[in-house]
Amino acid sequence: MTDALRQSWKDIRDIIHARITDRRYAPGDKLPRDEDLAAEFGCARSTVHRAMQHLAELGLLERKRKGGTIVRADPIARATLDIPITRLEVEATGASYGYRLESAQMEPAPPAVLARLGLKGAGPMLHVLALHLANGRPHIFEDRWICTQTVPEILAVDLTRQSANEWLVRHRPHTQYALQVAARAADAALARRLDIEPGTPLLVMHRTTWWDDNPITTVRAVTHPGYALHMAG
Amino acid sequence: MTDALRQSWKDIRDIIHARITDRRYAPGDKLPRDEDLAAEFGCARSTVHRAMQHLAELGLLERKRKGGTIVRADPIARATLDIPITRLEVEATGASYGYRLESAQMEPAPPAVLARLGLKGAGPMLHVLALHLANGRPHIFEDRWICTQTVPEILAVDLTRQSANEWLVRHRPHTQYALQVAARAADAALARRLDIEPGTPLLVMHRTTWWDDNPITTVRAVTHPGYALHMAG
DNA sequence: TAGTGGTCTAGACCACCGG
DNA sequence: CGGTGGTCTAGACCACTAT
Repeated sequence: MTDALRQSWKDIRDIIHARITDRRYAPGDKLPRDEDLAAEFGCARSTVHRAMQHLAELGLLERKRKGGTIVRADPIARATLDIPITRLEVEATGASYGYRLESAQMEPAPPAVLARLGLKGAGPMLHVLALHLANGRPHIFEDRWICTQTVPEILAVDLTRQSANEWLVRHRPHTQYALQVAARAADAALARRLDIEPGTPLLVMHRTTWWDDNPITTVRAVTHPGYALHMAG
Repeated sequence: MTDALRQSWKDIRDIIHARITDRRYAPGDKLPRDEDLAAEFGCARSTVHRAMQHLAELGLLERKRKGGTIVRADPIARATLDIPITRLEVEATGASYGYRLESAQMEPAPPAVLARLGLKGAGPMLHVLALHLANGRPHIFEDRWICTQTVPEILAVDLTRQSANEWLVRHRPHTQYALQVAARAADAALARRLDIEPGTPLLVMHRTTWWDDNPITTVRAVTHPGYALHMAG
């Protein structure tokens, strides 16, 4: 390959992307083999491969061994949400962070919680209720269940000083997660905890994490009014 | 390298991941150079590189040329949201899809819309109000502005038959996006359009897309009560 | 400026799966 | 079974940036 023709995988990616956009490769179409494209562009196959990988991750292409590469008929837009430790999220806005543990005790988990964790039955788990504050005002209320079978170390942590959120993120990375986001009206208990009027619309997130099929924790995080998730890319 | 020692990049990734989890590589620590790790594992540097790339994308590592690889002090959890074409999203649930165009006309965009698009001033744009239905009931109401300067072809599309959502996704992929999700109470106008009580909590999404700094569209999508976003990985 | 990650190449073999 | 994408290797050069 002469240096003059050297192409980066991003160049290749953009060329393919453009051909999809302008229907030269239409939805459902089969693209040439990586090797043929490499020949066309005068680059190595691995460079084409990398570009294709990226477009496949974006949801524009579908790739199968032997089946070749196909333009997805129904493109999917993907957005990535970054979920920082709550304390850092608050401090990043310049606000002062506060944390108040309401309770932490071993309890049998209700069926809804077991279902979210993918368990049929289980012994008692650690149930934590806590409030995160920003500038002294309620920011996020969390109702969390922690599988002490998977994370026994949590029992030795002083949760009045460090949030379960922070400890878990720092000490128990996960391999799987599920996250649901919905809008709900504050009931009486939430209204009291967040110091707002009952009925106020709130963003509610259910987040569950696993390490190789072993459930770690599931949390219902209720944000204060006006909270918004931001995603960009 | 002997075949017996051949390792896949996923193996390497898992080893590094484990070392981060068990604090062998603690937050803030600098990892050995890729080349040294490659020597330790008995694989090619590119294999280590790939593993490290993955962990960096996950938010566990930070990599800089010359600066080396560092374990992030504040791990970030990342979640990916798939945003399908609304019609397909509805049909995937087994429901019948309906679509009703309320209006589509050229108008000067209000400041808030210009701000979301990153514009200071602009000529009139195409303003589209439309309702997506599932089984005949309101599903998502969208209030959309389309930059006819970037997407003039949209003016030739019959938006009573095909939603702007679907046409844009199929014909105008984007290179940049911004997405915000919040909870809001339905005002009178929304309540009428979604056939619900005013004050009902609703999930509201603001989504804006660009092609290389050229704004394509911005939409405020208001979902029916009970709608939830699902993310997993 | 030197050291580190980022990328490209050319070639090889493997794994999956459609015909 | 054969064809395609997926991966690994060994080596080279480039680009960024900490020192």
